[in-house]
Amino acid sequence: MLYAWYLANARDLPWRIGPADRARGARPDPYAVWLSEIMLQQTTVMHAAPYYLKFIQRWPSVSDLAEADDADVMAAWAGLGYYARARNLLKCARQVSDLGGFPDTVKGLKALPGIGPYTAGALAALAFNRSEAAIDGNVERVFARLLAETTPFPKAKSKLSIIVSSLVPEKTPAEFAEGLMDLGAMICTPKQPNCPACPLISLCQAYRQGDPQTYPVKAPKTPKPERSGHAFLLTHQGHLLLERRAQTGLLGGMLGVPGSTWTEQASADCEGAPIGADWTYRGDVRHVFTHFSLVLKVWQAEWSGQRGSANVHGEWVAYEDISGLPTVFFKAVKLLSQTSPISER
DNA sequence: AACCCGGGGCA
DNA sequence: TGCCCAGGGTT
Repeated sequence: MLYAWYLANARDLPWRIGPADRARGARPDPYAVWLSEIMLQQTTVMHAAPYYLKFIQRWPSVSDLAEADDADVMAAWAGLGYYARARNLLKCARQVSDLGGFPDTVKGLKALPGIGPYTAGALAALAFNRSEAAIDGNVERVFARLLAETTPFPKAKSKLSIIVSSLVPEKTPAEFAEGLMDLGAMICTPKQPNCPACPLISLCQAYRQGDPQTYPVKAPKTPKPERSGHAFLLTHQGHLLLERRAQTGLLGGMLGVPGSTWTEQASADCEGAPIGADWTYRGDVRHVFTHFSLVLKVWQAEWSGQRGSANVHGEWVAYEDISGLPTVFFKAVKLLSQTSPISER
């Protein structure tokens, strides 16, 4: 049932090969599958697709990516979020390049940076046609509904994983994986599932109960704390001071604007400024991270010293060359464009 | 097992 | 504007 639906309804995505070609034995480029799967972790197809096309054009093979400069890759990733993925992407590309290619088993794949149980299963099934399950959020939702699973997630994960793994077909694991993911993305959606169009409707216990959208059941979530801090836009003749953040921690390895630490209690005005200067308040920026929401007070000053001076550390970037900033800093820099034009991310 | 990591879509 | 979504790494 799922297989026939997949053949007729499979999404045509840039990193895929079509069901007809796959049935003839064609396999996608493991590099393309890997790149897409890393980008699709916590990210929608719609949002990841332009990034995928940009990456695959700029770095067409895993060895091209392995030889890329870290800063170029981080900048190209800017806006996708979860920047540890970009750091692991590079690490992984370099390991795979040294190995001479991707491992073709779940065990070998899972040993690589940035590849966990889901991505390992997806790559093994999609690129190497191994009989492995690729259990992502879509698949979990589909099965939580099929079985009307009342155990709240994430506790139900291991139980579902055993069931899904036992159902993977020997000959067509890729079609099974992509079929379930497409079903979850197109029909068995989180909010308003289109049950009448579902090929599995006769098997679905949640549908029989009349309340499919109440699954999967989730554990209650903890409230997000508030944090605040200051960001400093130090300008000098059409240039802005930016700094490379530490490799680990929040927004690690990304370019950012100087600032105070972000704390739960408001700090004094201009605390953490890169230099003493005549700072002008330019407004607030609000941004919500996974585990806290942030209010950033943005200050600006025109520097009177020389750009090459050792008094400040960081890099001076001309307004028109500013790119590769995480969204929170992009929002802050945008406050500057009220007086001077900054267009590109 | 619990916690650390963004950002976009949608009501 | 607030809520929802959701893999991997680290400890």
